[in-house]
Amino acid sequence: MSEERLVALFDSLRSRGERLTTARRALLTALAQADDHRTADELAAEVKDAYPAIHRATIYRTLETLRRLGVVEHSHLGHGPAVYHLADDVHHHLVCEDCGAVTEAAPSLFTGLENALRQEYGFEMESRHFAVTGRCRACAAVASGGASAAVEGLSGA
Amino acid sequence: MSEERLVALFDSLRSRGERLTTARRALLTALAQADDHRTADELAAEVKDAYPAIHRATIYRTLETLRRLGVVEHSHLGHGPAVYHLADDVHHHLVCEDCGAVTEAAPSLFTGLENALRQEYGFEMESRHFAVTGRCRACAAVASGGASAAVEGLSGA
DNA sequence: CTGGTTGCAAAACCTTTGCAAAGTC
DNA sequence: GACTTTGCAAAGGTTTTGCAACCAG
Repeated sequence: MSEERLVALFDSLRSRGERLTTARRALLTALAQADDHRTADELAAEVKDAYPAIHRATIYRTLETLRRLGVVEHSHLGHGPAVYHLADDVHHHLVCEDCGAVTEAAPSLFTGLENALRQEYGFEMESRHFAVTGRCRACAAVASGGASAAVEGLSGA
Repeated sequence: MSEERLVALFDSLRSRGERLTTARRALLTALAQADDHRTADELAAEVKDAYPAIHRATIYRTLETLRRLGVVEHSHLGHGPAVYHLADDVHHHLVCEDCGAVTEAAPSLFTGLENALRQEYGFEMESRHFAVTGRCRACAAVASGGASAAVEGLSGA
């Protein structure tokens, strides 16, 4: 599966006259093998197994190039480093601010908001770039049950 | 601007047995005067006028303390530094990734998504921390118009 | 007085950049 | 061979931390 996906990616770049360098091949391979997202640091470590010479700076520069080419995207899950994934892997992230758990959310849930923002403000929402923060089911239960009155906070002070 | 708002904030902290240090007073004053968000750096600069001794490290530590006390919040409006505001200052922002323009959005537009995430995942979305990135009307028009037609060619995979 | 806070400096952290060497087509 | 990309090192920007002096209550 990932083999064909990779070949398709390589062909796509080649057909656009883009160079297929070692770093690009290695990064795309690592990203295709990863089922979820990877930080630049994690990618550097994984790539280093096969190609020890590839430098962190190259990781960043190559990821940026691949982003410009529309092949790779990155998102911010909160504090900490950005995470990268192939652009065809479309999903949203729900990040719990209490326990850090990351849930993947279906894009369809966001279309209503996207349409509303487009209609109201002409704003084209790039909703996947930043994660949606909040509290996961478990932490929300703890918060509403115990000391901090999270529910009150929603109505403001 | 609102003297009363500040006094109420100070009283709130005092009544909880929290110390009212110079740094906290200065930061709360600066945040109350600011109509919108401030980065830690901007706050450091503004506070420095009245209290030149206050150090950047203190800015960060104090903001974190005030956050834990429920008085201050921060969010990430894009790449770059976080922005801080008083916790009772509730607003949604649409941030254009191309020109950096910030548009305020009606909170009611988000309730649909909030309900959907709660129902689907039990996830309590912190909509106040939800900086929506994308493209404003003007930049969206330019992008679809022609200049960056290359971006459209990302029919990846 | 006493414990929480601050100032300072230094580091941690993630990411970017200048330049020469290397690689790709 | 021409041009892009990489490796290296060093810096960039933001935020955190150890420790001693300091201050509010």
